Amino acid sequence: MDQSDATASVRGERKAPATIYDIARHTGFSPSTVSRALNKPGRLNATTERRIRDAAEELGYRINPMARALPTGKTGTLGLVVSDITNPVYFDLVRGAEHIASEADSTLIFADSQESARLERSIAERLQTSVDGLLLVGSRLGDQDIRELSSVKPLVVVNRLVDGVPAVVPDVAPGIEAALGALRERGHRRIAYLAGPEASWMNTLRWQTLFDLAVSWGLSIVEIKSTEPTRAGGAEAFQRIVAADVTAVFAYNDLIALGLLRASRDRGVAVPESLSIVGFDDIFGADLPTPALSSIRSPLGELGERATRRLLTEIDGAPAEAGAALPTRFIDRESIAAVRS
Amino acid sequence: MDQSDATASVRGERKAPATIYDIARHTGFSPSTVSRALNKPGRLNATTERRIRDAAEELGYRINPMARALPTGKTGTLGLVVSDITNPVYFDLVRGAEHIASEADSTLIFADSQESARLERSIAERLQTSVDGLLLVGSRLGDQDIRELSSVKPLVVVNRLVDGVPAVVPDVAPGIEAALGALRERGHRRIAYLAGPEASWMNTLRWQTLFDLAVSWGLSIVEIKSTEPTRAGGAEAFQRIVAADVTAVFAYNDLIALGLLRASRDRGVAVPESLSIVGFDDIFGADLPTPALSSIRSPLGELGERATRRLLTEIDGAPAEAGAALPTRFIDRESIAAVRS
DNA sequence: CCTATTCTGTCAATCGATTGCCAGTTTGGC
DNA sequence: GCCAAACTGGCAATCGATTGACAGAATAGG
Repeated sequence: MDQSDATASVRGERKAPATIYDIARHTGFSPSTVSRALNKPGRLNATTERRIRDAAEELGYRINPMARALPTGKTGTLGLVVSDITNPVYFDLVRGAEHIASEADSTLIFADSQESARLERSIAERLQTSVDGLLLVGSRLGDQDIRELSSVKPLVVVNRLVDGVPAVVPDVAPGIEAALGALRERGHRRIAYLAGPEASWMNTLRWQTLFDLAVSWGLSIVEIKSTEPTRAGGAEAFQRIVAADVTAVFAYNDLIALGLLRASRDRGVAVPESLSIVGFDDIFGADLPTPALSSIRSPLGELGERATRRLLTEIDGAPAEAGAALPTRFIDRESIAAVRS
Repeated sequence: MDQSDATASVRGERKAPATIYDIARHTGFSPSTVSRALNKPGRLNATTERRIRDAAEELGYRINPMARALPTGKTGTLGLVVSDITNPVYFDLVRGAEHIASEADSTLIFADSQESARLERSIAERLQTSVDGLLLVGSRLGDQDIRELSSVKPLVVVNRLVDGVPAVVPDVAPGIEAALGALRERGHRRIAYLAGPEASWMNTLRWQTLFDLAVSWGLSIVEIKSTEPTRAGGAEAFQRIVAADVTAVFAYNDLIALGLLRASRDRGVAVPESLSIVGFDDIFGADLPTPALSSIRSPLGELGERATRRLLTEIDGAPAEAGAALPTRFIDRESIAAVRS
């Protein structure tokens, strides 16, 4: 129900917020002095500063970020563009980014490109006019597009590498190695990779890493396409998985893995007895189904923190300091098992 | 790994974005004419307008929202404050809000109060200086706080009712009635409500509605406290639920329900055979466990759309038009069953 | 052909803050 | 005591856009 109390609606009589001019008038100092009292501690006589600060407090003064942005060129705002806000993967990443941003007194603006490169580009462009820098997570854009955006304002890409653009990516090898090792120990020899979007850099990184490792271990491996990186996409791929005659499958992400898991159960293929499944990201809910999904987890929170910190230094024009690697980890739950003899 | 290509870093040589002054110089018209050409179609000679628009295009002109905000007082931005960004409930709501906002050419700023009223208030205040209006979802603030915020700038609350403040809430009755009806049919007579945060208005609405209905149907019902509205909180409440000797429980939200479901399974209490569980919100993942969780779903997407539209009209100072009710719906999956004789 | 409109484009003030430069006042060193 | 250095605070320009008022030009009506 849509409720609104017509009687008491406060609309109309909102009083304009206090400005430094109000404080100036109120204290008898000039606006520039007020500005200094508020932003350059120590620049003025201590008593003056005190008086002005008190007046500001009293008048409920809040700085107008827009007005400040004009002369300084700094908006105190960071933009975060993700491909799909509906994907639980981004939880921790967002949290991490938020955390660092608020530490630095910046606000985070959030946008969703709905898995569309065209939309992503236009959103990023619009956002760029109002932020100090941009975080692009799992971008579907071409390298050239990203480089162009990066030439306009500071930008950091996450889960992606682009020549000449600052980036933060996890090290996928440890997690993949652990998972593939667990599978090999349990007798698996024929493995499939259920792929994600072709435009996803992370998809090809995962596939490539898995492929190289499997080959070097003498395992056979195939890539199987999926229609979309969602539960529906995973379910849809079920038939192609069984047709491929493999005993284990890595899915590009947990959403796909979850869809496949469910489809398998529904069609009478036992997981993990007849088919082992490993996802990526260890999203919220991965541990919910029976069997609980085994997954390769990225340190998303740290990724978000790291990327944001990187963006902040980029904005300050400071040199980037390399950080330690951010390794992925294999969370082994119940969706893998030994091959039946 | 933290990657950055030192060689190609574009930093430093970013060229300043084009302004209306650049366009003015480039076309020989005055800045005010440029402004009019871009914002008041028809106000100028068609040829002039064309020439200016072309030049703008050519120079890659993007309006500076900060600069515009100063004289107009409109930032073209809406703020959305949720209590916990990590709660999947907000997905659809955010999507809905985003959808309407982008239709209206506004950007959505997103903030998270981490379930803390203090933080929520300070975040809201900070945000208010840079947005045209605020959306408060599931606010933990007191009525008075909300009214004060509302007196500064347009504000709409979602999932909450506050005297004198525009609000959008779903109608919880239909879903609760359907769920309780299903339970009654299956022989349940002793029901528990596993409560959410006391500061949550929606919590008391759900409890109250459930309570009244149960009483009027002659069912016995108890409220059981939980420590926090998360899976951990639900698990933690398990013992108190069994001690209460009920055959069915409604949980304040799906997170709690999921936690309880898991705890029950782990401690050997069969769901739904020995205990029926109903959640609220039907979040992502509710259908994942075995048994899949039955849940009462709010039309969150529409809620978000409605609230955003309402905020937009509030900003324009237009009168609010009442909309149709937004009924909840009972999604019956596998977590309820008949009482064992 | 003359006046009354309607068009077009420019001027200049304004939004709220920041900041380089300057001048008057203190303070300090010797 | 005298001069230099350090403090304090104000002036005025600036950031990029918007907009009311106005003037000259074009058009219309009779």
